[in-house]
Amino acid sequence: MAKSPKISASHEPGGLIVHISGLLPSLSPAEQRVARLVVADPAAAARRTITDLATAAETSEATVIRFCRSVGMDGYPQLRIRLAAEAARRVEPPDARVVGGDIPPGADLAQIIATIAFNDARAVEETAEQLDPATCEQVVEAIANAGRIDIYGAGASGFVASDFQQKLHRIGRIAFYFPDVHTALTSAALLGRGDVAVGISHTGTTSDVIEVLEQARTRGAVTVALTNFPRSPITDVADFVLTTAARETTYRSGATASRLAQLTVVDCLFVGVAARNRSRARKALEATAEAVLSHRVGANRRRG
Amino acid sequence: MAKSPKISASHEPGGLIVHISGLLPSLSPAEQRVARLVVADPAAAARRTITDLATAAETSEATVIRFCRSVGMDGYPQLRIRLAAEAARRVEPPDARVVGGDIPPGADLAQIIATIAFNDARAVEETAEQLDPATCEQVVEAIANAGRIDIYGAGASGFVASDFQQKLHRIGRIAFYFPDVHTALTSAALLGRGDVAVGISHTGTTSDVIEVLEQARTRGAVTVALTNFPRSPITDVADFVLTTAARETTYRSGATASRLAQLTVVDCLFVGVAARNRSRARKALEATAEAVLSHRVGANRRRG
DNA sequence: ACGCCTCGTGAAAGTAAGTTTCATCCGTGG
DNA sequence: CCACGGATGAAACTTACTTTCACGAGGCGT
Repeated sequence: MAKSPKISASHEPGGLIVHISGLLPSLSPAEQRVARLVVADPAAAARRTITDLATAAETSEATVIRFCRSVGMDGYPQLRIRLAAEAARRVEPPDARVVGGDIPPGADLAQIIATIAFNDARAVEETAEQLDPATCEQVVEAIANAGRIDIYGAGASGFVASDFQQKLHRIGRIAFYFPDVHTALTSAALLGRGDVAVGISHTGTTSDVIEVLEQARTRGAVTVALTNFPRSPITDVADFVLTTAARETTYRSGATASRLAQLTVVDCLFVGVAARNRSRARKALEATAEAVLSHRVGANRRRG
Repeated sequence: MAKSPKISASHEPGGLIVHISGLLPSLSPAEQRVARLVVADPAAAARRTITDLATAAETSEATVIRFCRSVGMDGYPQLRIRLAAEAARRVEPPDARVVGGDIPPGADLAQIIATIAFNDARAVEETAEQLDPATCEQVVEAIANAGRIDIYGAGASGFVASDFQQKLHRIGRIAFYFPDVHTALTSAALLGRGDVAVGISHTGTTSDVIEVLEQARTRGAVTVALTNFPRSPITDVADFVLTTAARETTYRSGATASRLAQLTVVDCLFVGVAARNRSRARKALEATAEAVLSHRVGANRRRG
């Protein structure tokens, strides 16, 4: 299936910066140096001439142009303008909060909280901005009409997969999640036309998930990938690609931010599916809510 | 050209457009034509090349340059960038996202996405705002020094509990999570002074979790509750109460927003604990990351 | 191991964009 | 009627941007 044209391809509205950091890992080393400069200070980059930027990134002008093309721009001037626009739009003076960065060693808890919350909230917002409604619509459509939905995810993404499974289950859709690769493979082999397989992987490089998704695809199921990196291997085996927009920070913080972003996307899909048949979904939800009622202890206290 | 002193270049505040239309009458006829085009549609002008703009204004490039100088810019590229920035800034803030409300029946997916993301992001931000650093500090302290940490949560909160467990485990803390109430009760009975028990429940009324937390407390463990409702029953059995701030919307959307908020709090605690011993935590994290490396497939693709 | 191929890269050639120079034009006042 | 000065565009010029090409490193099949 070679260089699949992909469905969501060119759509890159909201954050150019986000978009760039998303495909950062798919860029060549020299281009990455350029990308990092750009992401670090878009406004400054917009002011520089191409030669200037190339020098700063310790590379040639040619590479800068290649970088422009890689991120979907026609040329350097276009990039410059978009960059200027982006930079102007972001209103926030993030003062003390360390944007996208690591937590400074001496930080006190208040700082830590502020930093984490800021990055987490950003990941959610930016993910929503760059999410392509058209692609989502198609995925929702597929899920709503699927005979059965398999959801795959390993490690941290496994939680999200499981969450999605549970959500769909609660509105009466037949959905499965398998913590175990072998079981998942078996299940995938049983999928067919009209079924849907969703693979979740932050990096998009988790071989287990890719493998299972591929299996599902060869069986004729519609495959959906949810990843942070639009050019990662998992996108090769997916009919639809949905991306999150957690900026790559360190492994630690990035992990949670990306999880939140994934959950947000999942929630959007879920609500989209539920909205297709409001009354039935609502009824199903109420039924399941009732089911756990006996495990609830008397209401919250009024006043103290 | 030792002519008019012009408006002192470099510093001219926010409104470049305003500035230009202000000195419009002082410009020569040909320059005025240029100015009018620019003022009429700054964004479009920013996209044009100098030759293009000159043609559109029925004049020569030279005049456009003169115009640039007249309004205090160094040259055309500078003008372009400023223009792009200006145009971007005057972008209307979020249109009709239904704040905190339910999704309207006829909503299309784009609206749904915007609404969900907005509420999710808000939940995270507001949770962080109302989180008490002092309480967190004490909880972190307790966890960092605990002999062992038990984490309880049922249903959706179970995912969060599990996530927390995994996080702590990854930095070498001894932590447990039990999907099953009975096992959890057994475990709680084995806790003692110096141990920590964390109970997670969005509503704060989940009897299973409360019960287990109570058990843990009677055994002398430090008990921590994470809930959205500061007056809910679970707070009665907790030494420390941490609250999330997901606005109560409907059951459906509230569920995810509160999950995100919970995850954020958990992440804060986690980072707080990890920060207590950076080098060791970092080493542990790197080791665990390496462990899954063999399950990663080759890097992201270059180019499309 | 060998050679082949692909890919990333920068040097340099080529093209287009932006800037300067300068001659012309036109109205004005001597 | 002629000098004068400002406005203007053509063209020369410079700089910025883009393309082409050849080299070298790393991977892959024979």
